[in-house]
Amino acid sequence: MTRAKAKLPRKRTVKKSPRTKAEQRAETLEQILDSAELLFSKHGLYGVTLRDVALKVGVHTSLMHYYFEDKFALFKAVFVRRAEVTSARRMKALEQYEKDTGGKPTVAGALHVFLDTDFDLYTNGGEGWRNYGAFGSQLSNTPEGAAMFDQHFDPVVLRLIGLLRKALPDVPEEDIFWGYHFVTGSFMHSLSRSGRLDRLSNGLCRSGDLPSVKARMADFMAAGFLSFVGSRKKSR
Amino acid sequence: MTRAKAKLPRKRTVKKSPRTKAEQRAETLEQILDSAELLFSKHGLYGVTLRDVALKVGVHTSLMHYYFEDKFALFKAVFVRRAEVTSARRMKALEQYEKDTGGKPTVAGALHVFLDTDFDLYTNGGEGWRNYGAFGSQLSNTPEGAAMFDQHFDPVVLRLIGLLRKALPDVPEEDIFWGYHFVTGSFMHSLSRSGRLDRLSNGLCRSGDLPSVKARMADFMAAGFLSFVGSRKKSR
DNA sequence: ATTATCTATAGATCTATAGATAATGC
DNA sequence: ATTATCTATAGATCTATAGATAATGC
Repeated sequence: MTRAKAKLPRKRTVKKSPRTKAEQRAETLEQILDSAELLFSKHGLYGVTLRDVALKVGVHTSLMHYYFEDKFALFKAVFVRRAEVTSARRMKALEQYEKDTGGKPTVAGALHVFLDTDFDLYTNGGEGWRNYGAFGSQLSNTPEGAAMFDQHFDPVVLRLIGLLRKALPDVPEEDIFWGYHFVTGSFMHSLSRSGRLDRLSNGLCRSGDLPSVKARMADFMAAGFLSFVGSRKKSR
Repeated sequence: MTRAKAKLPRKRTVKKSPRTKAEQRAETLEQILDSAELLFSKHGLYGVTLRDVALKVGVHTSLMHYYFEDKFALFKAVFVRRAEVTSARRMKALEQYEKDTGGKPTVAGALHVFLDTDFDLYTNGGEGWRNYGAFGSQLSNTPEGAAMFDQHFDPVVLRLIGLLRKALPDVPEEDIFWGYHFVTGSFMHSLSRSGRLDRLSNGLCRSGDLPSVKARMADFMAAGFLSFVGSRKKSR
């Protein structure tokens, strides 16, 4: 909620090392994306100004316009950069799992692959990935943010859905989708590391503790999916 | 993501009816809160200007400052107005449930009370409540937004946690908190009505269809909680 | 020569305040 | 008399562009 405050401008690490222009371009671009990612993850699209980003990188504001058409283009670039990485990783893991289980996937197995693969990435990928998780979690709960997910994440998600349907042949398709809806809500909330659980549990749990989430989430959700079997239309 | 666009200024419904000043004040305040709620729910705190709100209400911008100290005060007022209502309703429902079950709550029972009470409110409470749901869902995935929940929602949530602990005496307390973490993530995501599920499922499910969520969520999550029994430390 | 970065600045908002006016209340 | 609302405006950003300068590349 606090607006991004203009921090002391970090002097750029002007490497005098022999950098080719392509390298320099790539480095600067990455620095801009990293800084923007961090700031957007805390304050959202409108809570960050291009000046904030430039100041954080240590360059002039106008350079933002040299690399990006406008602010929203920068925002999208932040989104896309890692979306492609996680998406590809998960897709590969699901394909491998499908091969390994030879047409006999289980609910828990598919969910473990889908979730744990990403939890590992967000846990071990460094600060950038953690920022991206918080960044994405905000998007997932807004109409226009969620729309950005479609293009990059639908294919993997539908792949997961396919496995779940195979594992739950008697469960109506709607239920599978609703189950996924629950999963993604919990998953995104976990990536937000909002800090609320820390206070609520009086320090017993920390919302940023992704390994603890990973240890519980897939099986928890699997049990939810399995409860769909047969027991539909139980009115309360 | 699109910034709130300045819409054609709606002419105020200047009731010539005998309004007392207190009534007039209350009406204007409510109109301001309603408009702000809608706009904030779509664009977030920084995506909305006081001018946007004033224009929507049909009054001059400076009136915003007459009623509210600054923009953030307005934002908080939007949050608090309905937080108190839902919180009190849920608390009452949980107390009643506790009485009815005389110290023998069930996981599914407690979750049904906790979730369904609110789903009914958000379903039948009119447009204002739906906007508020979207508004709150954005907050829940940001550190500073989530902090706003503590004061108003901790008491009810801890009451639910108490019931769950009673229903699951052998489950470690951490697991109960993590389970709640999953529940609230899914719940908030549902209130966001992000539209993503609609496209993902190719129209089979609609993310704004709260009755369908209500019909599934409590039992789904209850199964998840029950899977904690005994089976902890199953390493994958 | 081309590309990366900076200087300078225009134009558009946005927030917030001071002070005027219009409407209700005793 | 008090309260609700408006007019006018200052001051602070913010975005975006034009044009200069500095550094690499052939």
